[in-house]
Amino acid sequence: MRRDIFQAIADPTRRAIIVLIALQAMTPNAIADNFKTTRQAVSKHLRILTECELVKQEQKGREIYYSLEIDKMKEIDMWLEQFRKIWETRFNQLDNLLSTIKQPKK
Amino acid sequence: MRRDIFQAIADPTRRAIIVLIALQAMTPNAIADNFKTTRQAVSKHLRILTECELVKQEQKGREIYYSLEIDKMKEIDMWLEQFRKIWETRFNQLDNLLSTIKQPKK
DNA sequence: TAATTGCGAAACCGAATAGTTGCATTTATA
DNA sequence: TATAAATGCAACTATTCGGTTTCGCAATTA
Repeated sequence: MRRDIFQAIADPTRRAIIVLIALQAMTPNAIADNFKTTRQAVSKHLRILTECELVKQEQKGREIYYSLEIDKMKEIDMWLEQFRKIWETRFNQLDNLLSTIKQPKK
Repeated sequence: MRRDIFQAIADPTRRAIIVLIALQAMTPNAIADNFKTTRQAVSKHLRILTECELVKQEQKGREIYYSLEIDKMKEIDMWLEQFRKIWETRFNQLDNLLSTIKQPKK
């Protein structure tokens, strides 16, 4: 099954999970405590996140700690880059326009 | 129907449409020429993009020109901000570590 | 050793999704 | 005015999605 990072962050629960484990690794049970869904549903989300390499696991006894692969998040950032160029350009254009208005030609 | 920007960019065709109209407004027919789907399918995507205000339309006679609402893209950027902080911190930590290795304690 | 805990996988279900075909409507053109 | 072009909308369909329930397995604990 083809997993895509953009499809992965489309679901609000998955985005919340990502935020939750961004700073510290957590077990599925601990994660599920923060939502009103079952642990199994969270487990499914974790599988999807793992499949697109947004999340990594570390087994400790019978517990599995999930944490965010922060580098993978940069892929979204990279996609945004092309638009960032556009909105910065537009901002500069607006800035120039405002300057022109403030300093009318003599 | 509740439309979400993250769900909007989840579909690869919609992402391609967004890129396509980022720099210049285009009509549905012109957009559809770039894909192997029907014009109606593209029209559906445009409706979804319009519903979450990622795209605006401008009617010109019988043609409708669609263009990107670049400011809306910033919402994704804002969500990424929290992770950007993390990966920049980690980068600095790595940087410090490398400096420490290069300059061993006397 | 027996019971409990933490977990993933499978089967199932209703809703959403992305696509198609077939219209109707408005505008431009012959 | 008749025809063609540009578009949106509705109905239908196959697939995917997010969720639950049930189960099995391995690790911990009583």
